[in-house]
Amino acid sequence: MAEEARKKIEPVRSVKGTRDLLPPATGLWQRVEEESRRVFEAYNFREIRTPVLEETALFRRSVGADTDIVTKEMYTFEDRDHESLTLRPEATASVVRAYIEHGLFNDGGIHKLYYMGPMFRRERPQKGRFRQFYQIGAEVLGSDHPSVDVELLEMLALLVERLGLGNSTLLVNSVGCARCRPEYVKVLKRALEGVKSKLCADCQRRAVTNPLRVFDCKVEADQATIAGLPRILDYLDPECRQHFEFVTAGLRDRSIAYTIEPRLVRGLDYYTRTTFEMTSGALGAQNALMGGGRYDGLAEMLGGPPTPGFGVAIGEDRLVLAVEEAGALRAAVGLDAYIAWMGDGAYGPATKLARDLRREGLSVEIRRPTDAAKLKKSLGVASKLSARYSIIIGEDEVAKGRYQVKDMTSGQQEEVEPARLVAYLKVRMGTGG
RNA sequence: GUGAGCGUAGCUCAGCUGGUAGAGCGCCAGACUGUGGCUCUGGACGUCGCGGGUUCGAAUCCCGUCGCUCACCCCA
Repeated sequence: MAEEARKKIEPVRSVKGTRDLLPPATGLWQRVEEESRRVFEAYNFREIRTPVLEETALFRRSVGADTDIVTKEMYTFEDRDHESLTLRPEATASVVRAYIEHGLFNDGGIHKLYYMGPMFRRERPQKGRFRQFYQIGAEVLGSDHPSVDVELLEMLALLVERLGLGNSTLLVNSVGCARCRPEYVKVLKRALEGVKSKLCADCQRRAVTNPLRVFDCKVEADQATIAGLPRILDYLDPECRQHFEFVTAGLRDRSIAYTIEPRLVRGLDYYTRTTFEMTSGALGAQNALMGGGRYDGLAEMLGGPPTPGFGVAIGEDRLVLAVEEAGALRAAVGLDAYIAWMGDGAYGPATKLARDLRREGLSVEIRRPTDAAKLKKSLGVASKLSARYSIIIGEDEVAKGRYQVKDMTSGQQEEVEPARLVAYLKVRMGTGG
């Protein structure tokens, strides 16, 4: 009765667009995160952790009230006290909020912060795009100098190199500032009026609602027309132009390959001047590995003191995808030792050995009793777990005071006294890797 | 939000124009009662996503529904 009833229960599954990351895949994620931390810390970035939940207003004011993210992609709900809360769709706004909230501007100088964690956007999932996705980001607050931009781009180039992603392309552009961009948008709108009839339906719509977006069009037939549109780089004011030239010169100076992409227009309202994106060929339609730019007006938009900023958001899901594709990074695998024991008399010594090895930081597995006839089974388990060594402890070994240590790669076996075992294994672990 | 493709064993998939399911891998056991990876033999495992319809008969055809995937949109 109860059995039959149970069969009908639909198992609960993960929510659409969210996923479980299981071992061994998580090993690769850990490697990517480790490498990121190492590189960031080398550039003197320090970690900041902000809440996943924020007041909705934060994103409306920063990301932009009529961007796609805010109008249709946020997970927003009313809390019990009627406050509107949102699961963060990105983290730059949170970092700047924290910067203001804790008065970090009071100690002068610049702040270099990095973060990693889940973000949420309610989009239709596809390759490299999820409703809960992970970003690794870095932000520099407090300097409007273009050397900041160059340094961060240099850091990203190093990260990409460390991850074995040689085939990435860096695209850079400038979207001007609050003074010169509106001028350009006017010019662009006028130009679009003239050629509107030649463009696809989507572009005709964009020409009115968000002219900069026309540059994202992928319709082949539109490309010639789009190529003929005025470019923002030709409309930058002198300060913005100088800033951009400093950045590109800095990249050349460091031999960092880049392509100027006048069509690169970031989708968030807060960007000013430098914008960039790094793409990877291995990703499908969602090929942006990371993107970012300068946001000199953001702190003010959030009610803080004028504070220039520059940052990047890396799509970790995509980064991991690309790293898998490239195959250059291997996750740490396997087990250092498997303890195959048999016979009641071996139980005590075997568990004690396991404890000692584990206290030394070795990765050790020990399982239920196996009867002496099934040693082969234990070794089979050791093999399946990719153990580097198996330690065989039967009653013979206990009596003799020496355990059998089997190197699972070579098949070689040696007798080792329990007291020497930790040292024996540590020496071999150290050199073997 | 829109479009397309796909849902068959734990996994990857086969199953032609309808005759009530198969392979490989994995798993378990044995060959080999103290030595893994190889080989051989045997074994367990399926509401053919779900609901309805057509039919003597549906994994197969039709409708609906749910899910997944990819693409558009947009972005990381």
